[in-house]
Amino acid sequence: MDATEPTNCSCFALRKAARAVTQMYDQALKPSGLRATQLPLLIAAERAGTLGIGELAEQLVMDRTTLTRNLKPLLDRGLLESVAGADRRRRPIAITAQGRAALARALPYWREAQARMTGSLGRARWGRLIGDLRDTVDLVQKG
Amino acid sequence: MDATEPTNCSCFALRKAARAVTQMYDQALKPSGLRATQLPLLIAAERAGTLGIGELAEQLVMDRTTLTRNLKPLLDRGLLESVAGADRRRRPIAITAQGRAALARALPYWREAQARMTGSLGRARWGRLIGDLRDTVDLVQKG
DNA sequence: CACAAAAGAGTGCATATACACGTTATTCGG
DNA sequence: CCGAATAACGTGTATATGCACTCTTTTGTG
Repeated sequence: MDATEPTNCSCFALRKAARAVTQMYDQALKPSGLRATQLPLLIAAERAGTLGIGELAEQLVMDRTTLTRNLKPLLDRGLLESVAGADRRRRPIAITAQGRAALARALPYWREAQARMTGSLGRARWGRLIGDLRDTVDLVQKG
Repeated sequence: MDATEPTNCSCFALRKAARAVTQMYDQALKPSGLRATQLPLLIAAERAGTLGIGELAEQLVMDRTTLTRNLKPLLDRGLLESVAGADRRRRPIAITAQGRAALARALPYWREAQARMTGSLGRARWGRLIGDLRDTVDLVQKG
């Protein structure tokens, strides 16, 4: 594996895999009416309680403005809501009852897709991959 | 590492890493005027000679229509061209002299980004990650 | 040859991504 | 207290992604 060969671009390999896996998850999640990209937003909103857009974006390793647009469909559908606080600059995001229900309905389909991933790669290799991806994010963020 | 825990979603982990790495590559490639997503298109066009949109898309593990849109900025800038053949349904894509020149100018910056990746992870772990990503694509594609 | 079937590719729509820039609200120094 | 600096967020623009649909051209069949 020659790392100096342009056809072995790490960025392209990551994006390619992300495309393929996203399509598989989207297919599995289809009956739930949610996309693979939306599940993490609901989950993060549920866990975080009320977090500002910026803080939420940092957690998700996502540009703040990207998160704003990605939240829109979920806000429009009433799965998330923008709550008001003391500091009126902030627009904390909270999950709604509808959001919790949609998330609960989607989870079985998500488990199906996730099981297909772990089953295909094998649990050990899957864990290794996830660990390598996490380290990649950490290292790239640092410098 | 609990694979049934929704916060450990493979799809999210992949997309998150793709975001972080793409930003790093885009930053490094900035002086070249090319994006991290455009380099693979130029490289594929150079290697493939004249390939139809569909065939090119299959090689890149990318939706045919996505490729059409991604090609547009490069066609507009004259780095790629759409050549005519016998079968007028096909719109084969070829790299131009300008495209080769732009690619050549960008490669040093790409090598810099790629070196940062391999350096951060270490060569062994980098090779392991790339291999795991390739296998992931293959397995997800199969079914 | 005429015509239906199939192949190749583009477009409309919706979402995903992020940089540059603008807006509003809070904080802080004098 | 007032104005400058800062913080938090949205918007304009451009590209990235893919599904459903449409269009054009070729192929295959009688």
